[in-house]
Amino acid sequence: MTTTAGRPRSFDTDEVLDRAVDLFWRRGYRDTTTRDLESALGISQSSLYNAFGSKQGLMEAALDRYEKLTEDALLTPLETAEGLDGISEFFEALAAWVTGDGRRGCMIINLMAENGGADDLVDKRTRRYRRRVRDALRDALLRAGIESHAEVRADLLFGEVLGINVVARGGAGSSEVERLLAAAQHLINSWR
Amino acid sequence: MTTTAGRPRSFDTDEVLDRAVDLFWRRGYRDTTTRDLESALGISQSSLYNAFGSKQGLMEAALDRYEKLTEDALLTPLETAEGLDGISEFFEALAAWVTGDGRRGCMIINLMAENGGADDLVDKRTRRYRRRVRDALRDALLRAGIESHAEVRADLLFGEVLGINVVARGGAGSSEVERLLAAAQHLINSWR
DNA sequence: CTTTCTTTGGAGCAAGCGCCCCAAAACGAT
DNA sequence: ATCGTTTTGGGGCGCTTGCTCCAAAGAAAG
Repeated sequence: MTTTAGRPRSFDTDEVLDRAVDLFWRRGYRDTTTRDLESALGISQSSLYNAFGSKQGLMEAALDRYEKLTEDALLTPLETAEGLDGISEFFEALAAWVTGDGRRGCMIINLMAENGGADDLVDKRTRRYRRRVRDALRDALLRAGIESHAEVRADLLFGEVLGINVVARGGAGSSEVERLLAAAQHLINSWR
Repeated sequence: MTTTAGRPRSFDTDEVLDRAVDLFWRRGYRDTTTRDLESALGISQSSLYNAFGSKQGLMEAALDRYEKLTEDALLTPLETAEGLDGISEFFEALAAWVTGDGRRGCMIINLMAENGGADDLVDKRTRRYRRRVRDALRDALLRAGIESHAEVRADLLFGEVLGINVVARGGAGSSEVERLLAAAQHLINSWR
């Protein structure tokens, strides 16, 4: 195990990835050019390609980072939620998540829609993410004492999650998002 | 009123538009190049630009055509449906609509997601379409005798419509679409 | 200091993009 | 047959794309 020599990096990888997440989130993958990244990340294309290999490689790294962000803000709270209140709060957090800043929806779901099944790797990652959210909803229902038709109700809630995302992505302003949020809350309350 | 002279078109506009709809539907707007259109529509780019002005112009014309298609297949049945059965049938027809052929979701909703609020014209058209679907759901509920919380329930159903679309677009195969379909049916049945 | 290794900036490449130009073609009108 | 008008095909233009090449720079190891 020898220490390697060479010129050190002039940037912090995580900071750069945060900015990449921000750009991919708002503009999508295809519409974000390597020149856009160059100026937004503050590093040259040389450094970008040296560090991440390709635009796709950078996107995957950004996706990892995004998943951790969404894990802390949305998934973990949902997976540890007790009662229907926890699920209700998840939807509130979700609505805030997809409308904050210049954001438009969830980066992963946007990516899934943009990809349209073209890239296998994106396909697998988004599929895994979908399953995780759906299962978390089902488990939260079970923990809340909802045992009849828990699977179907989880699918129902999951559909609303996707609906909220696509409406946020479509850019209808937050009013349509709040309508769907209220509808989801109404549904949850009807199960009390 | 004089009759115009000149060389006649060698193609039928509606046939060409049908093929354009098919391409834009499957591949999206951005990923469909004018060369793709040239070979798929069977006409040269010259004819394409002469007839439709631009790629965007062709897309708008294709959008008009698509709206008529979806009107006949989905909207009109929904707008004239009686009872909850009609709404249930709408969802079945929707699920078939977004998974048929090599299709992936609804062309308009895909376009909305792809656009992400960038183009104002697409924004307006998709907003109008969303409202129409949502209002049709509400009216159908009222016609079915569901008068309490009709608005909220329409939003709920509309969220499921969007969810079904985005899952179909994501390309999870038809199994996930059918899960969401079953969930929507379950919801509707719970209102009987 | 010299060597060794990596990173950095800048220029640039091949390919693809939407779109345009223009001569030839194909019709109706005269 | 000749004109006026529109469509058609082919070539090509200017631009952007993701990506690469390479000399210079910067730090650790000897």
